[in-house]
Amino acid sequence: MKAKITLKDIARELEVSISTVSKALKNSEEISRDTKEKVQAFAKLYNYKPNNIAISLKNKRTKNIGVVIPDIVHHFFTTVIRGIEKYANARGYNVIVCLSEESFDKEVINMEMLANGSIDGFIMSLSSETQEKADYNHLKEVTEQGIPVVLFDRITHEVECDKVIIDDELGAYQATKKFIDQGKKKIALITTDDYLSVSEARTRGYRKALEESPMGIDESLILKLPSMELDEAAIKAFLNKMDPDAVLCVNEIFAVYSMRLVQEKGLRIPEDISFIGFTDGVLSKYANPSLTVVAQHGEKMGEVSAKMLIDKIESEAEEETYQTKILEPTLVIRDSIAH
Amino acid sequence: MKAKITLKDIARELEVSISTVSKALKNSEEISRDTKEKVQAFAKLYNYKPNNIAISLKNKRTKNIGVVIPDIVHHFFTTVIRGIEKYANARGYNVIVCLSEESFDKEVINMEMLANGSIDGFIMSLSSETQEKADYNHLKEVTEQGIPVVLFDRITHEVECDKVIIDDELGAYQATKKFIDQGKKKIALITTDDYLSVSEARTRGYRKALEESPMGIDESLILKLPSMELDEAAIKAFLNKMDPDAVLCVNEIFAVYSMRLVQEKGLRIPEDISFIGFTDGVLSKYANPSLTVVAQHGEKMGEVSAKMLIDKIESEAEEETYQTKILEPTLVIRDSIAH
DNA sequence: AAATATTACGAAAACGGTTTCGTGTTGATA
DNA sequence: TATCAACACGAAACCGTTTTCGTAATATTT
Repeated sequence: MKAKITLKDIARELEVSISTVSKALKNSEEISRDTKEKVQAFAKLYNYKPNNIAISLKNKRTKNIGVVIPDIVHHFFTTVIRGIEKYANARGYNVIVCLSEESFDKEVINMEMLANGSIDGFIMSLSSETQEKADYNHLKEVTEQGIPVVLFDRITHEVECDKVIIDDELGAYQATKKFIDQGKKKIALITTDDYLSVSEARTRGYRKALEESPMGIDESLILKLPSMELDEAAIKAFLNKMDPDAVLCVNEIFAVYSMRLVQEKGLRIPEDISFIGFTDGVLSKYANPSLTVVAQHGEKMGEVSAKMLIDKIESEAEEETYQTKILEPTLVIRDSIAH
Repeated sequence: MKAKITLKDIARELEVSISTVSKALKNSEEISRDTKEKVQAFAKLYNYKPNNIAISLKNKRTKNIGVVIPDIVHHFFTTVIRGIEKYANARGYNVIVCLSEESFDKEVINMEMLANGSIDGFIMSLSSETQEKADYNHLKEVTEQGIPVVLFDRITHEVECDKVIIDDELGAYQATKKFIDQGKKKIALITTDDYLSVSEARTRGYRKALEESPMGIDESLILKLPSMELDEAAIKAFLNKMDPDAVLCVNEIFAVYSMRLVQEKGLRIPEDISFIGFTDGVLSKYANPSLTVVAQHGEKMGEVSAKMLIDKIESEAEEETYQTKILEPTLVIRDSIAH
């Protein structure tokens, strides 16, 4: 086992000072040709690499960014992480991933852990519990310390920071409009409680489209589940009772499960009933029939978030100006609707 | 913006030395009641938290572990990360995730970045390119430096370190056996090239089960794709030509896609043809029909890997003893086979 | 009262780098 | 030959902690 070599080791071996070694390795003008060559050769031979921690301490820059998300076993978050990772890596940053598991406490603990010097900035999406409690003090504390934060997808307007969202309202509006244009008459929505910012926006888009149509809104066609957890019984009862001819779901799983239910009843998709979901995940693509979805472009979102964060980290300026980037969703047409 | 407070700041304000502050905060016996109370009160008031980087430099312990995996948009890896994250977090460690994207070079670069002090140990699964080239020098260098490494799932025996795998051979064996017991006569295998250690093991299990049966092996019933990428045309041609009555696939996607193909031809699942896949992901559960799979227990694997790594990190002993943990897969029976 | 023990604190080194500033040596200039 | 600039390098501070060791000032013992 050969331990890592340090500047001090090189200095001792070559009988020069640590400063000389440091400068020689940076090709400083101050150091003579001879010495530089000697030092660099020695360093290469023993595979010298500067210690990141020491550099971090000196520069007060870690080149790490903290990503705090509710869940990782979820296609959307997964694609966002990939976007963040790719972009951050290209700019020399590493990504520390922490999971809040939808818990407020875990979110707080994770942020506190990372905020003590481990990272240069945060990218995060709020846990449902945080959104429910509407307690954002942990975020405010971090921003007050001057640590940049970018919120994505599940955001709040109570914290001043950069934000990246997709236009969920527009996505739902377009999807609902699609149903209306196809002559659907009983357009249902399966969503969750409004404290989840995304569900709230999607519900708004659904309402807007129907309000603009001659049909108007039938509240009984809206099913609000308490969380993103699949509640099979509730969906089954709802579909049986309401018998819609089109269903918009706030995620893939609600949609795919609903499709199975109506298929078992002998309905044909999309002739008798059509479906549109949110999130362009692996499920939608391989479902039978394949599911039309509002794609959220998670990878793009991750990239944009990472770019905003790193730009802020590396900007000298003390500008206190924050932006909110709104990404446009796209409807990915598949076999669960007529086309 | 109130910046973080340091020991030095507290010392200056309270007109004591830095050492005294440090000791007072640790409740050292050396410091008087009075002073301790004063210091602790002040620290609490200004929300003092020690700087992680400084502590890391001092202790030569970062409390970070590096996870290098080929891909994150992949249910199995995602569950492993979750297992790692949960366990590591409970023991006070953070997880730095790096993606190799199946590229040898990226794997090397990521490891080098992290190996310079950023982490206390690695958990990784090899990229396909690495397995193809069979070049493991980057791993050997790291272990030679005394940095502990745990390999999981996609491993190599050429590197001395701890390993965690599931018994892929056993999983495939059991699945194939199941088909045989159900009286299937043309049992096909859709797999990938043998350089992927998991595919190789699964193919071995398939062969073993058939060799033990009166049927024996029919090489033309084995389709070897070049990678895990879904090659629709190849699978279609294969299924049309061979017309099997049971198919074992090395992943979910091959299986789900194959099921669609045969359904379109009018075959009934599982009566005419049965399917078993690998990886208990979201696809299997919601596919139509739902897919029987060999579950790999990714989360468990992550947990076990993290435990092995952290135990090694924290063990004083310089033992050079490595273990390989073999997890047992389980067959999750769903509607793609008779039951 | 002298010797010793205890208390309560500070100085300084260490972790591994970067960077500013000072200085001895050399060669060129006046 | 005295003066000065250029060259090449080293000393030391600094980043924020922890920890060892030394030491005044008290308290206790003989």
